[in-house]
Amino acid sequence: MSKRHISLKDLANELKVSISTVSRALKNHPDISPELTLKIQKLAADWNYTPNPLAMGLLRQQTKMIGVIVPDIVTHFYASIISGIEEVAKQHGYYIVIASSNESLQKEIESVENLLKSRVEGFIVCLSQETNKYDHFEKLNSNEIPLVFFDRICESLDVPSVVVDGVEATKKITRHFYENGCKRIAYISGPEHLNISKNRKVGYLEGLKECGLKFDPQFLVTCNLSTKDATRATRQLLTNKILPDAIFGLNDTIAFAAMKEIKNQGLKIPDDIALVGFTDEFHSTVVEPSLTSVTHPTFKMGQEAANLFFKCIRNGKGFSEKIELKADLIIRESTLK
Amino acid sequence: MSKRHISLKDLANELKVSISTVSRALKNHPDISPELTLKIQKLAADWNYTPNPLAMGLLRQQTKMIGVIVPDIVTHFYASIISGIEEVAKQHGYYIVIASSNESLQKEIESVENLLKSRVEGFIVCLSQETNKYDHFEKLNSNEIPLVFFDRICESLDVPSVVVDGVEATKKITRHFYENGCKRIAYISGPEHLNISKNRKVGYLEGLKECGLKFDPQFLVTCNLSTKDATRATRQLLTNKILPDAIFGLNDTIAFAAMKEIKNQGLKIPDDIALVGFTDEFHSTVVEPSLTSVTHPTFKMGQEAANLFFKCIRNGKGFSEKIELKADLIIRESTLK
DNA sequence: TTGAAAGCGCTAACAG
DNA sequence: CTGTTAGCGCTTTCAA
Repeated sequence: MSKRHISLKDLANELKVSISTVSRALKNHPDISPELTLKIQKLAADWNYTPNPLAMGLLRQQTKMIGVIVPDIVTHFYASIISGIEEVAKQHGYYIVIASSNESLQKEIESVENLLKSRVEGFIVCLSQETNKYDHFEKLNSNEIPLVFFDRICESLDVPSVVVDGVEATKKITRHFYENGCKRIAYISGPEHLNISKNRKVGYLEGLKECGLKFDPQFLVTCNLSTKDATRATRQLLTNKILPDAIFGLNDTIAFAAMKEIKNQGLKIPDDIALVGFTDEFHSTVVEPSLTSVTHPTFKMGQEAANLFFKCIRNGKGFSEKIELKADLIIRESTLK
Repeated sequence: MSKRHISLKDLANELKVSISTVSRALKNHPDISPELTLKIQKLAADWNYTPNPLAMGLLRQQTKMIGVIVPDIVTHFYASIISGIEEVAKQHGYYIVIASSNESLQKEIESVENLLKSRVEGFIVCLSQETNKYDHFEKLNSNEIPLVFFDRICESLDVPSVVVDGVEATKKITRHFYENGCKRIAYISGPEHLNISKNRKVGYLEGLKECGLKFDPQFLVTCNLSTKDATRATRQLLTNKILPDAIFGLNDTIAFAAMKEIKNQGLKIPDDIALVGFTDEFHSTVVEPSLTSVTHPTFKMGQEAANLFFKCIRNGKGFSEKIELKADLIIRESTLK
């Protein structure tokens, strides 16, 4: 197929020196005479020599590949995180191999297996929504294979992670609603075992308390993270005897599904119901009304996750730094009554 | 770091046979006695042996990596295509390494260089909007390195490609506008050297002719593919002495920027101006009014591109199949006067 | 039926 | 200052 790449041997043959001499010259080893070094480096440059990463990898037993497992790849949220990871990885001369769990535990487990076969050096992972057992990650951990979680993390495992401060952010949301005159604040949450669901619920409850509002169970509904189920959950809220006057959704999918459903029912945002999402910048501004939301620092999250990964490689066993990023509440039309 | 993987040598030592025997047994070579074969395979399974891809790669000189270069990675359009590529690649035991050109020719060239250094076996590429010279791709081609283009292709290079039938799709749009009573149909195009700009312009002009409308140059504006410039282009259309009563935008970015700007100017969609985009499913439905659009078969496009890639590897030099996918016009609120 | 040896591209310890 | 050699994990002649 492609024309063979130049090897050290090619250079050595051409210059009638040994391979090791060439190897040394190319890394400016002091043992080699300046003239020879120069001559070799010139030829290497002319012939466009680049070291064969396969050979290096075999020698050092490292593939320079990081396995990245995300619930899906086509959402802006993950795409943006991935691009943050990618940027840092590239700086370190690493590649990322992306696998999508499709929100399925089974596929997540398979992805770990497959990536392991490919000899990735470690993993950066956001759990699937189904993931409620962690054997596949515990195995990595006990084999000292670097593992970093982001966003949806496994709390029972002491590994590095990057998350957003969901408690604080959700408190802010609740207060913001309250300050805009909302009294019946509803929350559409996700699967209960996920840290993001739990944290945001805590913030929701604390926020209510701070505002002197009583928690009403009928204003807390949960759904899995599909558009369909989010629509169902919204509908459920809207069939309450007492309608909520504010809703916030756990993530993009939920927020936009809720928006559509509220409109479908002929209700006005924000006049009838104010709406807040946990989303990214882009989507929040393109919808109408534009969506007040906690915008995730997605790109940064990806960068930090990758940074943790490399720290993990350097520091080895037991490293488990946790990073919590602040998320800003950006106020747009959907809450301005 | 991670616990060493099992090698053939480990198995051989354990069973007191030679490495080559183990190697043969694992691939059911008839030379090895059935009993030995079974014994070896059992141990391999027990010890969870998996061949080292680095070693195989070095031996066969293949990395099983495909370089994928896209203008950006966070757009749903590309993310979806990438996931189509990924699916097919995985079936063939290949990985994809994604590089983003960020719409910059310079970065595109660098990406080719870097991926080449990583010894990717070939490329699947969507040109950056700046790309108007093709040396970096011609070099690949003349070195017989597999190369496939999708969406934005290089027409002067005879390599396989997947595109959407832009002429046909744009004709449909124009006719659809006309049938809905629009007479002053405007088109916001992209950089003139891109095939997608050119094709869609052809369809636009032909469509006008078929409808018996005269082409008015003031209704054709171009922009680079940034939101900012798309906004400027829209504004330009809206300051014409004669306002258009229909606009279509080359792609997502343009369509949504146009939508925002039209609304900003206090004009109603579709009553004052009907709007159509070339976009994907998701975005078109989330905005208000929902956007009539030509929806790209993105996932399919990715799959086809990857299929072409593997055909290219099999067939070698000279293979240059071109695939043209049909895109459907999906009618939504933004054109229903 | 099995083993020994060479080689893929590279580095590094050891000799000269 | 430079060359020789062994070895990373694997396949594949060639020998036995």
